[in-house]
Amino acid sequence: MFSKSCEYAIKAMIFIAQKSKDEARVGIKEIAKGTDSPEHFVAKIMQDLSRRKLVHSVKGPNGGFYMDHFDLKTSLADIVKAIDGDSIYKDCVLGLKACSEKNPCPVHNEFKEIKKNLIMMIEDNTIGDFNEKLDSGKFFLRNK
Amino acid sequence: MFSKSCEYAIKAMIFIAQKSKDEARVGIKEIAKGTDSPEHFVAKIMQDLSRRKLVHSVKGPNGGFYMDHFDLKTSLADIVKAIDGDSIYKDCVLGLKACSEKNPCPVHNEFKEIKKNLIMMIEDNTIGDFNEKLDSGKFFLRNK
DNA sequence: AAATTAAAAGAGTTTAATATCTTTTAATGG
DNA sequence: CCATTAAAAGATATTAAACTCTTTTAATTT
Ligand code: FES
Ligand code: FES
Repeated sequence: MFSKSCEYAIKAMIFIAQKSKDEARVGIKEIAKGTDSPEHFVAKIMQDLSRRKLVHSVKGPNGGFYMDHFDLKTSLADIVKAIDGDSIYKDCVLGLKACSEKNPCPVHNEFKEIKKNLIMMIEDNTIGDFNEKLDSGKFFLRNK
Repeated sequence: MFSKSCEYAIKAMIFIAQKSKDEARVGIKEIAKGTDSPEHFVAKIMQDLSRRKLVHSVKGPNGGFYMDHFDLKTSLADIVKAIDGDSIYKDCVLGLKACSEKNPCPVHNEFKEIKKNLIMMIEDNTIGDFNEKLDSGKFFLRNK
């Protein structure tokens, strides 16, 4: 569904949002541990998200990543597009050069609704929406 | 969504089904051309599908791949499971070790419905179902 | 039986995703 | 301004997916 990079990105963003409630900065080690992700790899991904302004960072002592009130409005779709591009928007499920109504593959109509629901879902859910969920203690960013 | 192998597999199966209507055998070259897939690669995939009895083959002159009436009942899910395994059934969207109600990731509930619809769709649609669609001339296994 | 055909099998290559390690830059605190 | 901290950047390594090529096996046709 999503690439590993994208999975790490979403988990990291949700993790940072959670910790950013009280203006705290989150270090890359903490993110990696909190989301059970490879530290150096998720660091690379955070650099990318940071360059794209989906998250902010400060270097040096007491530095790390954080989100402001505006950043919490980032949707899952924003993250997916930043990391995986728009392939889930435009690619044909069977790999035709393009997905279109003009030249549809045999499963085009069957997948149309599913893709629409998927896209609606990731556009509607923002990073901030997950804060309460995690607070409730009924949802997790890692297991073990 | 699916691996490239799986895309080729589905297209190849639909293609063979179409040609099997009149007991014909379809060679690997024809499959590759008809589905715009790399010949040797799709050959490997067909070997796999053949070993798993989702399709039949005969060697030698006038040989090739074919499907009998029973094979047309193969669902898209059968092909997906044969090639990509059951990852779309059991994997967590965010890569947790397992997807479960006990230890759900933050997006578990949002994705549950989408995954359910996806699975229902691929279980309900059989290879035979696509014969008429292709006959209608309104659906394609390749473009250009 | 020999020649031919086409899939099966095996082995190898290329490419992209994933992951790790090292060096540099920027911020802070003493 | 020096030492420390932590992210940014760069470079390298590993793995798996995607793709290709060659040889073998099993049919058919003559
Ligand atoms: S053409 Fe294949 S999904 Fe639209
Ligand atoms: S736990 Fe993540 S999708 Fe179910």
